[in-house]
Amino acid sequence: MKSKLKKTMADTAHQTQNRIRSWKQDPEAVRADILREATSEFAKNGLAGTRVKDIADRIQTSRRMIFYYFGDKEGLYRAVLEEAYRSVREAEEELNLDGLPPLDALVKLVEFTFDHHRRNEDFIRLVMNENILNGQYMRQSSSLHMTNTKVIKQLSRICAAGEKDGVFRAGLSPLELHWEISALSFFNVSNRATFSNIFGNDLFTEEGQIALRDHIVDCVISSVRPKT
Amino acid sequence: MKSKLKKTMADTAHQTQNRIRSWKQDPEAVRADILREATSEFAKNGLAGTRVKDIADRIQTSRRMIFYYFGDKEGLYRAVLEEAYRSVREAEEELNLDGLPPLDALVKLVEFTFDHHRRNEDFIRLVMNENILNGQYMRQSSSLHMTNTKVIKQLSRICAAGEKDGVFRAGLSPLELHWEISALSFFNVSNRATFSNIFGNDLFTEEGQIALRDHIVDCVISSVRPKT
DNA sequence: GCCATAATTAACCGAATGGTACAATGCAGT
DNA sequence: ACTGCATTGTACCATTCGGTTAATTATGGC
Repeated sequence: MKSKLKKTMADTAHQTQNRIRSWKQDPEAVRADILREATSEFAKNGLAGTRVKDIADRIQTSRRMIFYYFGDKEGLYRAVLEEAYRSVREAEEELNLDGLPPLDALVKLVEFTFDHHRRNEDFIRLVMNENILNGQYMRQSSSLHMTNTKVIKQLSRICAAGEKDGVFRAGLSPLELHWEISALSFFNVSNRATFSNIFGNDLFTEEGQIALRDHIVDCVISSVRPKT
Repeated sequence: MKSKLKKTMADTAHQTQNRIRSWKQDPEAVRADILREATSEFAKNGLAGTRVKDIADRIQTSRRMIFYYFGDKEGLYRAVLEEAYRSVREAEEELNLDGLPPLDALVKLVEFTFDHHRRNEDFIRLVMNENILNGQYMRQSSSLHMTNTKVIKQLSRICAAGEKDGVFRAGLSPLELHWEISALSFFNVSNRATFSNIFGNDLFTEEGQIALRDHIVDCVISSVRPKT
């Protein structure tokens, strides 16, 4: 889309956009650049810790443009948050568990969540920051109100099927189960710094992470199996 | 200690100290006041989000005193962090699992950790913030280098005993087990805001929390039992 | 009482920061 | 080429914030 811009070849840098020399109008690219770099900065430093200047400096634009497109720093933060959640939700849509037996589906879901969190540290850090702010900004954002019930629905189906097959215990709470999976996957990224400072880095090497992933799969599976 | 100060009765406010009227020297109380309020502020707003002025305003002292006692903002933050960890470690010392059979010991440990995290939200938030800062300040602090291996040792004993009794599976990793317990207990506090925004508040009511606690005890126990 | 020192106050400072006013420039339609 | 609007550049501003200087007051030892 926006193919009307004739791409000048001197696409100097890593930037996605192609506004060069004196200057060329390319608002969408500017907006996208700002959003991308703002995501990175807010993830790194939090809302209060981020300098608007730093965001502008990293791309070929001025502070002025940031305020032009996003109003103020908080507006930018909200936009970053919305985009981050949107992008994650999009990734989650990709996961297809249809047709899998309950146990396999659950294993796949846990592994997916664990890996996905690991690969998206920026998102985790944004969420950490938003929690420090008591979730006040995501609460303001209407696009985040449509509660992400898809995972819950998936888990409900899995639980029901598993219970019917007798491989899961009865009376499981899909919400609690999701909470449990989230907690283990999230903490792995969010608390790596302090945990490894105190207890060493063993769990965070590549092998450590594989073992940990197996461990939490094991843990979740054990918790849904019928009591012996 | 420091009983030399004659306590004047007009102890006006909530403050622990008793420096009144014009002014009376009571450095230890001032230091303690600063530390207490700084803990609260840093926990609420993070390092970058906290204003030194706000800390000073909440107690009967000036910004100048904060710099006098703690050098700079980061020095204060470090002091807060050290004290917070010290205090938590102290609380952990209270937990006595001696003489309990392995399963009971583990249940008690999990319940203790869950409750303890719940009761110390400020500490959790400090740790969250420190993780956003990649643990750089705790790494600077020598008092946090003495790795808190006590929990690991306890868990090792419990695991060994449980395995010997045949109530635990063989080859458990105490470190992974601790990680698991921490993750579930920590996430419960750290991510309450975002989680309840998206999935509702059910898990965070008093009943919800009790159920959740039972759930994670269950989860941990299931994960250590011999495979069926 | 005197004196060195520790604790506290008051005033001040430079730099950084979020944000804005306004002019200049590109662009699309006619 | 003209016009109207969107976009970008430049310069500026008020305030906030971390931190400091220097004077002032208490305290404890003699």
